[in-house]
Amino acid sequence: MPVRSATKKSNIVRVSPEDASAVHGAQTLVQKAFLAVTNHIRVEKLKVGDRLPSEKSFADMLGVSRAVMREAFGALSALRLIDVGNGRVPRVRAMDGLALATSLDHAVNTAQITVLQVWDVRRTIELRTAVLAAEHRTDAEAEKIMYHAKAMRTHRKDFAVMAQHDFELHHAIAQASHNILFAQVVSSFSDLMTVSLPLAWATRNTAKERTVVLERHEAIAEAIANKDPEAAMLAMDSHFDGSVQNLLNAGIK
Amino acid sequence: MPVRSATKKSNIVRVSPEDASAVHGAQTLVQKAFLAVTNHIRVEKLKVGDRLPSEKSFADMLGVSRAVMREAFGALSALRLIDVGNGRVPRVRAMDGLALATSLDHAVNTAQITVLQVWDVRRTIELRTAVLAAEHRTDAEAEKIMYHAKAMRTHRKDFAVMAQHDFELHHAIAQASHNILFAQVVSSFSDLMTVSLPLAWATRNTAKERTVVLERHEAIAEAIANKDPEAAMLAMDSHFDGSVQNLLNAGIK
DNA sequence: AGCATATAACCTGTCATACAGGTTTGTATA
DNA sequence: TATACAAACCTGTATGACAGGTTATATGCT
Repeated sequence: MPVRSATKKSNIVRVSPEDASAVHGAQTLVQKAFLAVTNHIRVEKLKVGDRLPSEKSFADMLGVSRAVMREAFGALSALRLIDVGNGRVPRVRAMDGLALATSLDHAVNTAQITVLQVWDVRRTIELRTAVLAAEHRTDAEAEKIMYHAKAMRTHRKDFAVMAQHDFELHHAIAQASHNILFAQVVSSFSDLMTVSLPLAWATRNTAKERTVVLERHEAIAEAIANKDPEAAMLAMDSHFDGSVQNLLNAGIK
Repeated sequence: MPVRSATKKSNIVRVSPEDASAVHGAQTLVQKAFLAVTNHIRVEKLKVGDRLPSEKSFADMLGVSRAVMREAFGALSALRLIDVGNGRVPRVRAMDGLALATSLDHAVNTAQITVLQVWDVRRTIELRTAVLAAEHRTDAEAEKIMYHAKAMRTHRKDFAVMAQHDFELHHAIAQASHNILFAQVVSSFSDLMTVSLPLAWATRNTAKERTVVLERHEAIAEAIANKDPEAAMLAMDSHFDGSVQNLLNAGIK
């Protein structure tokens, strides 16, 4: 659905794999409708929560059937650009990590990328979010991060609860970066974490090994509380060293 | 469309903004159909290019109308998970950066994030791809990178051509990282580059300023050719320092 | 047997119509 | 002013029909 719009197809060629619609010919009406909506959002300078015209209104304006418009809205919704629901007016949606999460999940399932490759990207991102959090966190954010780190230790006998705090710790750090793009990217890893975390945890056979994991999380929180970007980065890096090792031990590629 | 599937809704709660369908109730048939397709891909262990059942087949199997299935396929296509087209059988698609690019474009247009924030994420990613390229590049890849860097200088009087090589240089570096997720993420920045590159370039008023830009690109290529990860990272960092400054000079936030 | 062509089967894209059911807005009343 | 109800609006689903492109199979020729 997302296609290269005519207005953007300057002599600068996009450096991604060839676009299927370019290879196979004209844009479908659905694709055109999709662009009409995104153009509307841009031209009207709409913000999150602002109303959009309904399916029917757009269909009338564009001279297409309602079915075409529905499909365009469906695609926009799939990409989380708009929010639609039975009986409700369509609105501009806040970005969330779900589109990227879905892509990642699919890419891993179809053997395009490995979990370890995702983890390399994840490490790259999260080292940076740790640094930014140490530089930009509010006191409340630092406390929240520390709370989740300690809660992991408190609940280490209950994997599900501990894992929840693990998630929330990473998320809180990304939020404390004060760049929501980082936060959404980090959020997009959570599906894969849901699958790999239990496997990795199962490879930590001794209380000592498990304690090291907890200590690493606490060290990250400590560095952020201390506003020490360097320490935060090193602590997060150590955490990922361990995490990747556990994945390898679990046979995850 | 992408929704939390029932099988994944363990007691581990996803740490992203609340899912609209969870707030508003049951999944639509389209959402269910979407998941049926993604499940099919996973269970059958399909790979890129493998055939999928047609709209009609899925509709029959799932007991839904073809219209529902069309919408589900449309959503899957929007996210680049499958490839569909008039007369052709549906197939599993290779990930490309287009879904993420669309998200980024939308987020910037709706003032959710700023171009500078995207550039911070971009810098984070591209410092890492420079390092990986220095470590993992093939000779052919190193030559390609150098070719594009030199071509930028050769064509500095023709902005469009120079910018094309600029794009391709960044893309080639990401490809040389040998982690396609990095490559796709880098690819997803190209739309925003299309818009911001001319603006930034226009702020470089003297031949000297423009030469510095070219030298920075060449320095990156040199470091990668020399298999020097540290130099590659520093060179890319300098490049971004200049790039961000140019954006600021251009009044881009 | 190999190649070219025609045909059949298959597939997506679009439109129109109808109905179900939920949400939001406007109006009337206490 | 607050509440209740009705009207208007909106999405979700189904069905049937037609247009037109792609792919697989059958047939004919060398």
